[in-house]
Amino acid sequence: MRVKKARQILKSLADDTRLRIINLLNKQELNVTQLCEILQSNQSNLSKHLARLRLTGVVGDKREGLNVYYRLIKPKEKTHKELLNAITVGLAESETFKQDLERLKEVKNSKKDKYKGGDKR
Amino acid sequence: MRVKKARQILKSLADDTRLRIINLLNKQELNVTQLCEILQSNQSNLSKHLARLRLTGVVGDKREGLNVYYRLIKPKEKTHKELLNAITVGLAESETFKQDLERLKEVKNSKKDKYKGGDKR
DNA sequence: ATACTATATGAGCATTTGCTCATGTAGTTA
DNA sequence: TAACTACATGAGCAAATGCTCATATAGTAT
Repeated sequence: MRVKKARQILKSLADDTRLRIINLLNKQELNVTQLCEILQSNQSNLSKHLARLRLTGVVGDKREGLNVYYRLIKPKEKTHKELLNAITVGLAESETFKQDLERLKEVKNSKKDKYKGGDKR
Repeated sequence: MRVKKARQILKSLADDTRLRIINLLNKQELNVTQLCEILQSNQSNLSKHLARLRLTGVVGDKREGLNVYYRLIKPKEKTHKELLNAITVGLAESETFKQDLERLKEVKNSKKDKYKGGDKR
């Protein structure tokens, strides 16, 4: 892990909203609208957080029709991998972040995409 | 690891100067003056960085006469431990941070405390 | 006591960060 | 084509951050 990179990754992780995003993406990939519903935040805000995570290589995205799905990127470097692993495991144990995972289930069950392709996975 | 705590720790780690401090303290405890020499920064700046690391429980301090020695605190929680371990190992592999360790050696060899107790370790 | 050294902390400032509101862009449906 | 949905991004602002300079505090030596 190069150093500048290390600090950038750490900074991109050191925010509540982005930690919550990572916690969710650790379970499955999600699009911006779904994240908005789960995190009860607005699209602009989350888009910017996602952009930041994308720039530091923590998440990747792929467009499918209107939706852009974000996912955690599997780190190649051992250090980066251990760092991310420590964080995701640590978060999963916390109450607030468990609640987000509950909301993730709800959103998955209730929500249908209106456009071509229907409900993703 | 509680969540608020997690973010605070991450924020306290997400800074170049503080990463360099952690890299050094990972080798041995050091006082502020020594850190100033190694990092070529001023006392006020480093004191504040150290205060921040102390508040988040990443480092501990003990006064010995005029000097205050800082050390890394051994994390009790598994997650916190893995996080810190990933970081310290990652840093040690980087060129910039290796240079700091070189300077640490120099300072250790050249420097004598002027006051009671003499050179610490 | 005074003078000195090591560290902590307040004030001020420029930069960064996180948010909201508004607008721009990409893709879909009709 | 126009209308619509999903997402990205610029502008503006308040708060946090990191730095420097100056001052305060704690301990030592005389």
